[in-house]
Amino acid sequence: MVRKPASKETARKPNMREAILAAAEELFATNGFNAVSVRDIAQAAGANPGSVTYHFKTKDGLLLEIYRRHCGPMNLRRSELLAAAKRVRDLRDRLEAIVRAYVVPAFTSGSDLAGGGARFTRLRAVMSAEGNDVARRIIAQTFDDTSHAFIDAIHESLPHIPRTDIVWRSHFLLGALYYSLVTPDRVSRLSRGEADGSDAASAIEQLVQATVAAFQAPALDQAAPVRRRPAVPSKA
Amino acid sequence: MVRKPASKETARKPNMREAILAAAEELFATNGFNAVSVRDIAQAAGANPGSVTYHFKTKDGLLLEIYRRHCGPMNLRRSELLAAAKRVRDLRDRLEAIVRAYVVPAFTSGSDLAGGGARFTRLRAVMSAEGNDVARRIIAQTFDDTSHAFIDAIHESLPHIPRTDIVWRSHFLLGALYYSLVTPDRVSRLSRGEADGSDAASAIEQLVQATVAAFQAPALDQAAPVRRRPAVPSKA
DNA sequence: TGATCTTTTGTACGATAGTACAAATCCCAT
DNA sequence: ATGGGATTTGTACTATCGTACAAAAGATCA
Repeated sequence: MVRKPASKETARKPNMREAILAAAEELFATNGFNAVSVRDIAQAAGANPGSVTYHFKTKDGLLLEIYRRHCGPMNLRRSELLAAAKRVRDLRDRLEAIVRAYVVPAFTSGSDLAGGGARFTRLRAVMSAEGNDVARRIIAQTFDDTSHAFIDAIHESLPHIPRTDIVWRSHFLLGALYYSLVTPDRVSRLSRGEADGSDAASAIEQLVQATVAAFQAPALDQAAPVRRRPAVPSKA
Repeated sequence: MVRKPASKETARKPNMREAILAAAEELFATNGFNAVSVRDIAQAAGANPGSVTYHFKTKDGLLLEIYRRHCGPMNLRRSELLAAAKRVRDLRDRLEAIVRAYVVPAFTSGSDLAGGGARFTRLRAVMSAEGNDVARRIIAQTFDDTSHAFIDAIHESLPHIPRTDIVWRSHFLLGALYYSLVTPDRVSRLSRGEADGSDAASAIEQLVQATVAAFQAPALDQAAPVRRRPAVPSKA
């Protein structure tokens, strides 16, 4: 029952289980679920393929455990930040704080795990794109509560915007967030090297700034009738 | 050389090749590249597995052909709409027209192919998330030009915003666009049925409205120094 | 030290993957 | 109608997949 000294962090494989989890997380997040084989994961972790089966039974079980590892801490941190944000007096500042509370834990570590939450968030993005069943189940039962809490909080600081619009815009926020983690190189490329898409701090600030403005946009109902539809040629 | 009468559209399989392309597009877009087997595609198209090899040589070749089919028409349509948008006098209207020119072809058909461009855009989103190599190559050489054209156009109608910020925000736009096509059900769910995430018209209007506001947000450089950083508890 | 439990290794099995290829079939111009 | 290219079918091959399982190795405590 006594833990070994854990030496430093230099210990190569203090825990094979953790090594496998980390390797799987990285590989899944960059290549998707189906493109990565159990053997790939084992090799990246310096483990034996059979060892993966021993610790996680199935490949799905491995993915499930990755989610279990992160969901709790990340949502906890989000709750803390959200609670703090709701106490901000100024309405504009509060909105920004809420958005930040949503975004920051997704980029930085939502837990004590090395590599930070960015990798896990990217993994979620990829699983979502692939329509992964395990992920879908977990998301619906774990993240929807959090999402509702944020949507409600945002709605409170923007009472004149219909909830429907808030939902759409928060959906866009998550999409933008995901995509920033999936292909950060595209930002670097399109900015011709002037911006670094992999810089979390920049991504966060840009995302928060843009999103706050998006939330503050006038509601669709009241905006539409006033403005004329901009010219769009009929399609062939 | 004479085309057959094509009867109506009721002709079951006027062209096996097209049927395979359509089936592959649908399956790839919903399940990702690796999760779908050539046999799955053949079955969905009512074809023989060998027929896929005959028409497209390899699975990669099939994906490549899907891209070839859509990229041209979609980018052409975007160019047309962008050109029209640039002629809009009012600056705010012009920005909206530009954004619309970017968004609309991604949702509606960018070509004469059935099912519309939404399916292809969703496919691009999924391939991007999976880090698919074939897709990566095509995107870099086909879509970057278009993206630059849009970024430049937007920059012209928002000269006071640094190009870097425009790049980030257009990146967010694409992420939001992708995500809306990947998991439209999430919108329906979070809005408790009040919104229909799969309704292209709603998605477009919401996305355009939100994005225009995001582009119009003050630049980061000038915004940051004025505002205090909202309270964010130090992390554990 | 020796017994017992945990973890790792090595290997094997059935299923399915992508692709190749020959035979069968279809289609149209002659 | 018929010859010949285009297409479709059926099948087979090899590689790799996820997973199971027995044996080896390591750890723990009386």
